[in-house]
Amino acid sequence: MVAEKLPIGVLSRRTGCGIETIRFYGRAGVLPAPRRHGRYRIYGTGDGARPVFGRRASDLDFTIEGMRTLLGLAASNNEVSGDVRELAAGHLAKVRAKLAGLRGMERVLAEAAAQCDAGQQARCPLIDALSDASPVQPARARARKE
Amino acid sequence: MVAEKLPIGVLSRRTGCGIETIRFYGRAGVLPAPRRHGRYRIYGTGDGARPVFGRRASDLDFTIEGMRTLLGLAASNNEVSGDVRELAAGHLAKVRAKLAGLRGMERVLAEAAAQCDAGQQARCPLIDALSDASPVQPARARARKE
DNA sequence: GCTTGAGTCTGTAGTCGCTACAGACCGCAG
DNA sequence: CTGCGGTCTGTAGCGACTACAGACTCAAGC
Repeated sequence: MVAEKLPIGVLSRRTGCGIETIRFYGRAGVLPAPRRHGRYRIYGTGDGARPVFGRRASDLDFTIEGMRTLLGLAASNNEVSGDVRELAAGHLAKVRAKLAGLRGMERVLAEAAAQCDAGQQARCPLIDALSDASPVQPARARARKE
Repeated sequence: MVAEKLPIGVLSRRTGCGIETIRFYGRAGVLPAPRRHGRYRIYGTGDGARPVFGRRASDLDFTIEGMRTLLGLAASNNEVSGDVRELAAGHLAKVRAKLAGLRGMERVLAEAAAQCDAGQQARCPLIDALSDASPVQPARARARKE
C-alpha cells in the first residue's frame, strides 16, 4: 500500500481531532511538521496516531510539555526509557491522587442520590463533603507550583 | 464564640486557597460578597468552607458554572434537591468515564514500568496505548461542545 | 476560459480558571 | 513621620485549545 496523501480535513475526520487542534499540535511540536504541497499540509496514513495520542493524553491531564517529553524520550528508544518510566511514574502519582478523589466523589454522589431518593436531608451531602476543611493543613498554603 | 473577623490573608492561609483565588471566587459568585470594613473584605469563621469547596470541586473538574449551580440548588434546599441529584449524576457520568481512562492508564503505566524493568521493548507501550486509533469512530468528529 | 464553492491557509482574538503583577492605599509600630 | 506589611483595584498572562476573518487554491461545471 502506497502511503496515502491526506489533507488536514481528512486527518481531522479520521482522528476526531479538529483541524485547529491538529494545527495547534503542529505548532506545539506534538505533531512533526508535515510535508507541504504548496502551502497545504499533507499527511500520511501513519500520521493519525499523533493527534489521537495528543487527545488521549490531554484527556488524562498530560500537558503539552509532558507529551513532547514523552514522545521525545520514546523516539530515542534505546536505553533511555528509564526516563519515560520516571515521567510516567510521576504522572501516575498525580493520576492516582485524582482517582482517589474521583472515587470519593463517586461514592458521595451515589450516597447523595440515595438520600435524595429517601427524601430526607437538611443539607447537601455533596457540598458538605467537598467543603470539609478537616484534611487541610492549618495555616500553611499548599504547594502552588508543585 | 463570637464570630471572628478574618481578613482575606488569614482566610487564604486557613483554606489553602490563595488570596487571588478567593477574590476570583468572589467575583465568580462561588463566594458570597463579604462584609467590608472600608474597602477591606472581612470574612467570618464559617466562610472558610466555600473556598475549600471551590478548590475541591475544581480538582474534580467541576466548572465554576457547575459550582454555582450546585450551591444555588443547595441553598434552596427544600424539595429541589432532585436537581442537585441530576447535576451530580450528570457529572458522575463524566467522572466515571475519566476514571475508566485513568485506571486504564494506571494499568498501562504499571505494565510499561514492568517491561522497562525487563529491559525488552522496541516501542513505548504507553504511547502506543494512547495512540491506538481503533476505538475512534471513523469519519465523524466527536462532539465538540458536549 | 471563467466562475463557483469547498477546502485550506495565516494570523489574531476569545475562552476558562486561575495566577501574577503594578501601583495605590490603609493602619500601626518605632 | 516614616516605614512596612497587608490589602485594594485593575489589568495582563498562562495553558490548551477554539473560533473567526480574510486571503488563497484547487477541482468541477458550464
